[in-house]
Amino acid sequence: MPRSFLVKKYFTNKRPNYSELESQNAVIPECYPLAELPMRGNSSVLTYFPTALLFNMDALPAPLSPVSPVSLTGPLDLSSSPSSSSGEDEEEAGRTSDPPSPVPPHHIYHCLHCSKTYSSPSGLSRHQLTHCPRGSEISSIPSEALPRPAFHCKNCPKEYTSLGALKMHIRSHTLPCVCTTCGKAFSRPWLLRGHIRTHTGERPFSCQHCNRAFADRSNLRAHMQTHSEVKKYQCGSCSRTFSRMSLLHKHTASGCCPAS
DNA sequence: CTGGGGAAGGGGCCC
DNA sequence: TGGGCCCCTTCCCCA
Repeated sequence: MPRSFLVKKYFTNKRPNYSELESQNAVIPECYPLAELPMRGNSSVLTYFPTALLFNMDALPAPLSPVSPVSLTGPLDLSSSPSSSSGEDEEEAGRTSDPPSPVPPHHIYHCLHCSKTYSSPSGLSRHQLTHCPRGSEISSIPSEALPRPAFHCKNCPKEYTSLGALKMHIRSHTLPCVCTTCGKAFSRPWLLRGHIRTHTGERPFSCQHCNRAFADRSNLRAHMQTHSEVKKYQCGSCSRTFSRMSLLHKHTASGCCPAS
């Protein structure tokens, strides 16, 4: 059974509800390619080959980078101080997922939905994708806070303020990147490349401590935590620590800390 | 039940 | 503006 998001079960609201898409009459705009969506019942993902951009594994450019062990952030200092909850490890690499504090002076594009700011209009535009409301939610948003969407997706109620944002969204419907080996489709080329590694067995990311190799950099990063004596994620109630947030979530969900 | 690996999706930044 | 890439997160499965 392929681990397709088409068959994946979601139990939280944080994951996209693709069933909404399937429940609707798919109407693909003529102005965009790949007007065919996998339909429940008459076509499986495995046999789905839309008129999409087909990636031939043999024709693909060489993998992302030379297949050599990759050092993520330089030598891992396993004896370093606990990173508590702020993720200093990543910050050492000069990049974090969120700006630490006040808005940098060059961030002049403000999101009307939240307090985030961006240094470029494209950054703001892409960020606003995250605020894209469902049709039923639009009415609950103050009109002055709406970004005056002008581009509507014909597959779902989503609306976007730029053509680029809409195009990016449409890829999640059309899934133009198709694996020629198994037929699985993806919205972005790099997702397909990662998937292809599951076929080729390529594992470009190696652990410097145990030489174990991984196909995905994030998985290597998670693995690195297993070498660390101090786990990164701590339960607020019992102070027990875990190497991954998902393990902490499982811990709390199991009822160990009912108060939390 | 817990820990860990594999796989995948989305947000955001850079060019 | 769009593509590529990085990072984070989540889910599933297995030992």
